[in-house]
Amino acid sequence: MALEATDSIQNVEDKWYDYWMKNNYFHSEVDEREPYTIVIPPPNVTGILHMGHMLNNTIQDVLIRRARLQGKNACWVPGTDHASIATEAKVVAKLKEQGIDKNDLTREEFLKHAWDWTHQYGGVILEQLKKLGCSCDWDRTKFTLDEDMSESVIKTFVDLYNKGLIYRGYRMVNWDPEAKTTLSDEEVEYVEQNGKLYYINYKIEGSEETLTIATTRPETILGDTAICINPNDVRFTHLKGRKAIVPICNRVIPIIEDDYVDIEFGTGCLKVTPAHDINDKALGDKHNLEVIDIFNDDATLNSFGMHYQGKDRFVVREEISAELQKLGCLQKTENHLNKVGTSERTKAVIEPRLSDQWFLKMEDMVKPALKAVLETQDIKLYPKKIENTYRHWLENIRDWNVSRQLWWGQQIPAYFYGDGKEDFVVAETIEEALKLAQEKTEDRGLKAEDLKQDNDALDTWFSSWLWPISVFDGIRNPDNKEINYYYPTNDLVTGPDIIFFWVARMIFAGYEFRNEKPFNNVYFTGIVRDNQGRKMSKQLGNSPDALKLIEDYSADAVRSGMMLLSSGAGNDLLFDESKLQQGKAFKNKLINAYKLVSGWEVNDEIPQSASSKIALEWYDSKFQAAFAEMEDHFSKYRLSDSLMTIYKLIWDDFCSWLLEMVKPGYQQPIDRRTFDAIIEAFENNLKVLHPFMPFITEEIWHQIAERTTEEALIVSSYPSVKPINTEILKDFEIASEVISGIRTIRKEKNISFKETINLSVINNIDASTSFDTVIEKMGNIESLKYISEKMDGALTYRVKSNEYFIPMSGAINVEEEISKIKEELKYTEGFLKSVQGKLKNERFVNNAPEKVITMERQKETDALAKIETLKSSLKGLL
RNA sequence: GGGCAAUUAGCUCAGUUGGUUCAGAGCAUCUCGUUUACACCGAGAGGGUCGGGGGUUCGAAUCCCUCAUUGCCCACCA
Repeated sequence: MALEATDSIQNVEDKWYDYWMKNNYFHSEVDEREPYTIVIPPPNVTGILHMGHMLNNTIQDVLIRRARLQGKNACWVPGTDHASIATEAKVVAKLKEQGIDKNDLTREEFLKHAWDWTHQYGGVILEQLKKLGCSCDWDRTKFTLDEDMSESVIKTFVDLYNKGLIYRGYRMVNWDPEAKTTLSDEEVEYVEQNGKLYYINYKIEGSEETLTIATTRPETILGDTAICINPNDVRFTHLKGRKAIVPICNRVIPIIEDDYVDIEFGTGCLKVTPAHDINDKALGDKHNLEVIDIFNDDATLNSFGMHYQGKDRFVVREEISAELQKLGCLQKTENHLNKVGTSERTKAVIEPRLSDQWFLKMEDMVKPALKAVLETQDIKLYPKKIENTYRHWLENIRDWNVSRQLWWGQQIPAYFYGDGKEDFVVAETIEEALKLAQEKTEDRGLKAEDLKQDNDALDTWFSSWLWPISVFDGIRNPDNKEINYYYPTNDLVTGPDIIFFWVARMIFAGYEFRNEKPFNNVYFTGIVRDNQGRKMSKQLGNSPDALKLIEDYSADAVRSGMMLLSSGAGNDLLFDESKLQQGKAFKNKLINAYKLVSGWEVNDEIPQSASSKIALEWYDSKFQAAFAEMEDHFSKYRLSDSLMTIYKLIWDDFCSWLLEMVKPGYQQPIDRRTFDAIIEAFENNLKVLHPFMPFITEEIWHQIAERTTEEALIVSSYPSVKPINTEILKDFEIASEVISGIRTIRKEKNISFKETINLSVINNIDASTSFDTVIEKMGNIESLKYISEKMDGALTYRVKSNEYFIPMSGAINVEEEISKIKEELKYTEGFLKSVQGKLKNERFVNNAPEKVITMERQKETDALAKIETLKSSLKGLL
């Protein structure tokens, strides 16, 4: 039963996915084979498949399927991430729609809603990956909030705390007033915004003099606790030791001196608000200033905001500026472009805020991570240039704020038993915590009810940094056979946007908890953009529906189209649907090639023709050469080049040349030997193409022959490597040029292919005759003759300095022939001149390597021979 | 403000240590062709002073300097 190009894509693809699943090919168990492991970058549990996922996961599947064909024990661990802040925000929004306020719920009630949501939408994205053909080991599917995963997270927290690496600190953190949580530095995005610079006059106590201070945030003056000047600034010398009065609240604040202040910038003096600016905090600490926090946790003003209490900071900014104006304290405002920190998730403007948070010390953790990437190259990053970014971040890293004021995540295992700063213990369970607390307080009467667990949850990345270890239970059972076998994993495929969030931290965790790297190679994909180079976004509406594309073009076409589109690692991909069309056309080409071959009638009696024999020998070497090239591309993670090599091999060499060369005449049978060899070649093509286009290759594989489940393509093996006969490749080069020459003449002279012609050749270069039968067949040559004298009344062309003649009765336009030859002659003479110029140059001959000079001499000889040929042809015509 | 990278055909990109992979590929364009797998096709063709300028060298897309443009990352200048 032949496969039609019009067969339902979905049917065929679903059929084979089911077949693979049913036969458990994706599943991996520890065995003697070499492991090849990839852990998926876990997508957000409530996410849906987008173009970035398609690219990313196609790459991973290509790598995994290739490893499987190479005979390795391929294991691709799938899973999802609880994505604390994003998911919690979604749940809060949904509850709000239902008229429920998160603040009215208990932690348990809220978590129930969150779990309901997760169960409803969770894993949809994994189902979508199946449509794409991803051969993940679904039995190993993990979720970062699975019980065992959470246990691992808690265990590492306690471990790090006990090692003194985790501490609790009252620090300036990034506060997201919308999500009402802190964020790590990496979660803050600086966005350019047009704002204003407000020049505000502060009165000097006991005088009529004023000081002008510039600020972008006038509302914070209510939290001012000092004015700072540079001690070397002569303009302000007279103010040393004086005090200033904050407008509106009339607070009297000291004028302090610090050379932190840039004399050149702004007005040369600075207001100090230790509660709301990281630098001011440092100044405040240094000069022992009061700290006045004027905000509530939703960034409305608190009681320090006086009559602005309860109003939002941006509303206050407008109103306070008006009030200052009225009071005559606002000297002027200027437009000012600055970068404002915003929350990566909620887009809310970040408020620097002082609070108690948990931090992880980074200083020692970065050391092995730097060494592994930059010194020993134990871990390789692709593209290499990203190492600069990696180095810079690691060398300037600050401690990691791991606590979040969220409920959706692992609750911090710290238990408080009193109000003092140190009145807490850290333990995996409340029982242990109780014991520790009793020891610490020497109070045996302390009860479990007296302990109150920290309300905060851990940063999502504090669980995903363990991913390559925890999916194999390597934290709880550090010596289990799975972790020992699968870890370190081989390749990680991810986006450059999470190099700090995730990739670097996994490296920290690897060395910290297993004393070993988590992976050997990291392949950074680019960003998928539209064909104008814009990011995909909802607003622009330029983000195609990934599943719709699979429906329209087939997964094979989408996969191969995307892979053809992408260039090397790290480069952005400009998505264009026409590329999917190309993928679809390629798939169709393959189907049609099989249709041709499967339609041949095989005859065991007839002998193999000479042309088929040599054609097959040639393809053997051609295939091997392409295979080697493809493998070389893979070794450099140049997947698109690898696919392009296969594309050209199949389309040009296999279909356009080989199949045409061995194709039997109309309604003629084909000999057994040739047919079998063609099938074998076809099978090898399918093998190397399988990682890119798994469905259609498996389909054809099974159409070629009945196969047992052990013989499925997905679990077959890569073609064996055979030596390449470079001689035959060269001979074919010439033969194909000879054939091209015939085609050109046929076209120029309007000679139909059906019409046979005669070809005579003066074999000046002593070219191999092994492809003569092929030339005859492909050129529809009646007879191919070797001659030594020029032929009159014939069309001619040359390949190198061989001369070819096609006799034409009366159809020769001598003028045309002459001008053609003259042109060729002119070019060749010019070429010769430049070569001889080089050879005459003594400095070239003395300095250039022997090899280069020999080549130049060869060029000279060839050119001279060709000129000779051309001149004598010309003489014959004149 | 600092750092990194890029600039090669209409588009997307290859081009490893300077010289036979040196000016290439795919797509797009143009011409011709319904030959018994495929018009989602076949056969052919055109198209680039390798961003500008300077330098090193016998020789530069490749090395150096400089300018221009673009992109990315980082940074607390009020």
